[in-house]
Amino acid sequence: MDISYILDDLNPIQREAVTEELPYSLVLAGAGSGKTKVITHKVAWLCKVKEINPLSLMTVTFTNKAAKEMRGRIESILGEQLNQMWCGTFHGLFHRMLKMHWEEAGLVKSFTILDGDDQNRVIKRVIKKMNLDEATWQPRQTQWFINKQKDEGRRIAKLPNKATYVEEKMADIYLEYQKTCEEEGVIDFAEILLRCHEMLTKNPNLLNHYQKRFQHILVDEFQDTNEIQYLLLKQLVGNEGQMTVVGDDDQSIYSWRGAKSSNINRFINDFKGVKTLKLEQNYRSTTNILSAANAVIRNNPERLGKELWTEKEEGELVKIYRAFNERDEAKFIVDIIKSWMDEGRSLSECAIIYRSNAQSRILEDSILRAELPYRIYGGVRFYERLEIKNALAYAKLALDQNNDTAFERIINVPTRGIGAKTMDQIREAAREENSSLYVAAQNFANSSGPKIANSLKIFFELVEKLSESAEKKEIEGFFEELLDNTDLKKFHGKEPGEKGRSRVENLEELISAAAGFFSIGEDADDERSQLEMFLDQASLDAGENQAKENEDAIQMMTLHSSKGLEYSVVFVAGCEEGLFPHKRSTEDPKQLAEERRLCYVGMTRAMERLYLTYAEVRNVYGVDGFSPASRFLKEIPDEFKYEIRMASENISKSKSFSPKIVGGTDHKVGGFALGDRVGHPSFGEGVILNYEGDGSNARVQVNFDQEGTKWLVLSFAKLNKI
DNA sequence: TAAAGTGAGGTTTTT
DNA sequence: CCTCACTTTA
Repeated sequence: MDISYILDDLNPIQREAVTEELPYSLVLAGAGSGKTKVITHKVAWLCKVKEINPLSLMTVTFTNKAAKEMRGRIESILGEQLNQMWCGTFHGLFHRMLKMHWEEAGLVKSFTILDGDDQNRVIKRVIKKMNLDEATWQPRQTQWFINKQKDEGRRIAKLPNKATYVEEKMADIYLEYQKTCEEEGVIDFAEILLRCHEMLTKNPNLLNHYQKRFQHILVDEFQDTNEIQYLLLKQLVGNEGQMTVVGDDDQSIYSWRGAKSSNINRFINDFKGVKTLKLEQNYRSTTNILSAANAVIRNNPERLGKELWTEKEEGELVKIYRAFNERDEAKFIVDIIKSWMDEGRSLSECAIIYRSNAQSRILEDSILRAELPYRIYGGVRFYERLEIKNALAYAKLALDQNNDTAFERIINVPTRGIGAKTMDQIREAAREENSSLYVAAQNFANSSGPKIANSLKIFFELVEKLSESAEKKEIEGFFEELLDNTDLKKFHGKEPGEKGRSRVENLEELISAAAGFFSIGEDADDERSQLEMFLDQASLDAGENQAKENEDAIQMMTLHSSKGLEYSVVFVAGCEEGLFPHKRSTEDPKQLAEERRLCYVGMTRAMERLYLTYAEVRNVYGVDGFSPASRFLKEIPDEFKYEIRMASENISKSKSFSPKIVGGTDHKVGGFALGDRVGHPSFGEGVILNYEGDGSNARVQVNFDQEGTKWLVLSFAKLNKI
């Protein structure tokens, strides 16, 4: 058989990784070194050469995006569509396993998934039920605490030796919360993995079945695995299975969420005879960019040791720009992108990456002003939107009236006169009767006043009607009916301004999302209805790619969400002490090292050009703050970087001045003289009165006819000589 | 009960 | 500065 297509475009080490015969292999793969390629080609190798059935493999990744990409690439290299292949995210795959073995897992058949927001609501309810004060027992912190316990595989919270009262109470809340989840038939994300691990431990036969079935497990981004994920993998591989893990300790940026890059070493110790390979050739970035990134990451202690190299050309220097403030920074970025466009390149090759989501606003503003299309990744995803979650809650309640989480969510949305007081009574009744809220409310309606009884009656009729059509109709028709009958569109539409309109749009979008739904990675004998699968998928995959993807647009995202992606031009904005590295990470060397890895991730996204920008003054929460440039900028040797600044000629002596940029940047500055009449796109016309500063401080004072005198940053204000 | 007004607090994020 | 949760008021 001709298998050359599997190996031909691999370098020797990649080839070795793919064809390795030993049962356990670890591939340490640097940024842009062909990590995904190794996994996909190894799958092809195993299937075509080793003749393993694709369904006997398990391929695990962390994000839906990565999983989708992985599946697509495997299918294209194998030349067949494999809907049932076990290729997906940890949560997706093990949820599938739980759905198939709900009984062994001790779950109800119709169990549903709680996302972070749902979980938060349940915790709030539990705190209230325990008569604790929300101000002291912050739900968010409690949620974090509970998830941490579960991620570590604990049913009972492990408390520090001298645990505080708060911590002890949180442990109690954890138990109570879990009880509530069991009663309501819901499981949170962490529970999916923990429950699966327990199920396999308790059922040796089942474990044995899966150990036999999965002959080879392949894991991407292994440095991001947490305790429970590691335990699950180890359990499934067993003694006979094989495992290939691919990871990069330098890109471990999720330790704050329980990820342990130490799992890499643990893997070597736990499994005997692990073959370790290092992929160090980078195929993405120019030499200068890579050298700069290497120089930064080199400052981290305790690295496994790996140094990327490339055969690519030297390329341009890494550009550093010092802006006056965040507005100037945004303007600079937009101007560079415009000149990139003038070179005939496309917007989708440009990415603006930042440390925190709060930074996106001001950048967005500038881009909007320049009338350029853009797309922001992250933030609130489609299925996490309030209005969408409300609609989905109706659907969940239609399928299962005992879903208290859904009931709580929409009993008064749109408002129907069931306020906090009535709800308290219903909750109380539910507790006494030991029934679901829905049933309690039905009984409550009989004993309450006519007004409440009536609105409850209308509500029950609505749910019953939806429940019927959930059985009869296709999901698209079901959601149409749902929206027609719930008044959700009207309710959300009356929110002021743009917000209301976009909520209605999203609700309408939900219908097309339902129409386009088809399930992947389910077993043929799955008895669940389309609607059930749709709702599960909505919880597991928050709908990142609901928005139009094909449009040529500037890409904006946080450093975290940029991992795994690459762009021709990359801007890392906000490279200031306190913001990046973040002030809450500068004390602890471990956290600082993670910030540095974050910087490494950001820099290595760039293929051709890399800009690192920072602002001398940044307005944070309405207050101007002054921060020095990020220490990471200083860690880049001078030979690889170039600081963009404007030099001025004749600045002090002559009346005419014309600052120019030294060196190879495309940032244009026009020449003006005092007394020139100029036009500005938003301020109108005016006369130049004064100028001050040199270097990047060159500014002009203009007396506008309408707006009065203003100081403008010469290089960024769009001034035209008239 | 619902809408308008006041005050704390505000990394990173996937599932 | 902006968002959210909570309080006051009609």
